[in-house]
Amino acid sequence: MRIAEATNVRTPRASRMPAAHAPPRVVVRQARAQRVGAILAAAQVCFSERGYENTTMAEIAARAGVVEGSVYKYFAGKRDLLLKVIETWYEGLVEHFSQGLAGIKGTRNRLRFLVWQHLVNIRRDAQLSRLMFQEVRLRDDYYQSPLHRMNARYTEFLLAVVREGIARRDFRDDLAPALVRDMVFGAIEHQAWNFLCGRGTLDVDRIADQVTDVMCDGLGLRSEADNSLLTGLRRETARLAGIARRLEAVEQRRATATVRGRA
Amino acid sequence: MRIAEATNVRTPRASRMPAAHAPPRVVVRQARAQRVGAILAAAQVCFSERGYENTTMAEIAARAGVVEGSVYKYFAGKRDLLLKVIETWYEGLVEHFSQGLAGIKGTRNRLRFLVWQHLVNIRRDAQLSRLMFQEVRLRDDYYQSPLHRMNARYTEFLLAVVREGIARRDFRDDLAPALVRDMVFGAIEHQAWNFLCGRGTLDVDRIADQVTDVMCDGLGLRSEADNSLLTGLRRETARLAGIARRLEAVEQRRATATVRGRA
DNA sequence: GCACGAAGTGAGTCATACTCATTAATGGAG
DNA sequence: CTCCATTAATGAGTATGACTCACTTCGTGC
Repeated sequence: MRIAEATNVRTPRASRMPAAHAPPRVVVRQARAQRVGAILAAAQVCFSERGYENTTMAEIAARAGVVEGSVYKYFAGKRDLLLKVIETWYEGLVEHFSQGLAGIKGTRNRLRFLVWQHLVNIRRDAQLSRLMFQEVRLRDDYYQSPLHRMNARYTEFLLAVVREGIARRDFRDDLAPALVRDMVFGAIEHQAWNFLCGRGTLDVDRIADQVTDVMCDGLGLRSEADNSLLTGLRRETARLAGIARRLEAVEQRRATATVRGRA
Repeated sequence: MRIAEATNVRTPRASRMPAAHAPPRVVVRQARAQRVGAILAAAQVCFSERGYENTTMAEIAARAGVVEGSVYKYFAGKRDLLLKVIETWYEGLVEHFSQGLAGIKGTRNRLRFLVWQHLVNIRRDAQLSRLMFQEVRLRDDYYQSPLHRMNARYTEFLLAVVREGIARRDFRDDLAPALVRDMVFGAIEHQAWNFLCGRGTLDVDRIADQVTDVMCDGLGLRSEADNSLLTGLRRETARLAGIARRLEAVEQRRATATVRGRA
């Protein structure tokens, strides 16, 4: 390359003329939407199977049945392609989240559902989750991308449940809801990462239970043990209060009798 | 390049002979340890200032005062260099952690210290933390690197405090300590990320307080409010129990009197 | 049937991590 | 001091892969 430039003999672009006896190209033209879909699907498979870094644009193009240059007609570059793949996936998640939550009552139950559903999402779409955590979320361009807005909508469900819990006096009001969100999602992601790296399974129900327990009790919902203790104390108190009332009535009568006897 | 190869005229390596009138090279030879140190320091600055991807090996070499090829005499590659930079940093952290913890008593205080210290570490070494989260921890080779062991030692302090808390009955025993660890570190890292991206500051004390509150209360330590409620109920119960005993004694006496009167 | 715009092409460019044949400083042996 | 083996240091060269662009080909409206 450098030698060719130095000698400067070659006429630029000359070799772009088709060879004299090249076999006739069979070019199949398709609608824009179809090509975009095919490329996105190919990219998703390649990125999922081999990771972002190890995937080449040539591989994606080959799998989509186009040539490398064509990919750049529809996508700004490799990274844009990745973001679009993740966006497409995320659209379904947000929709599904809001549907499931609609049928669940009670702060604790709603919180547990969100934790559980997030874990289920990660387990089902493990490779896409991995890409989201590893390649998308920590990069600078994420905050300018539509994905950031979509993720905000995704985590907004949890924030809403927390605020709802505070309003209903289920949760204490001296904690930032954003911190609660970060504890829940942070815990889930750390727990999920081993699974996403192909080491072990993901015990969705156990993790959902434990996260809900720690968060709720920490946020002011009392545990079963505390509840039964308090209930016991309250019942005992009520019983004794009844007895005390009777005692006071008895003492009242005796006092009256004494006064009358003296009179 | 390709044209040169195709024509195959060039004698390979011919151009590696020094130019006839090149200025005399002044090569300063140094001990291995010095060069390694200089390259590590240069790499740390470059990676911190411009990020891993945007840093070229040529930049690092230039800053270290060597030529690109020399870096490969001491380090296997760019990624090895990154891991060594982070390792060097981590060594100090682990030491500092264990010293601070030694002087602190009480499960809650010890937990709060670990949360606080971790936040302080992140704030102080923001760029290195960023590299650790973004480039190191999520890559496949991390688990085979010494850093993984060092990070295990770092998080082991928290696990130990949690196990200690369970043994002392400060914490409930039905939760996996690893989940507690993941909640704490997950929450801290999510909270820290905005700061690490250069948006806003990190309110170390507030976050440490809130994380400790949520975790401890969730783990079984009762809050002040709950404690006073329970204490109040217990005192009231004891008072009423005393009254009830007196009532029963009174009724006993009356019953005895009635029987005697009838007899 | 012709012109025009969009779909599609693939050789070429460029940046950069990494290699390796070669050079030369150093320090010990003769 | 001189020779020479060792090894620090060099920097031109290679490989790879993202991205470009001049050009071709197809379909459609007139």
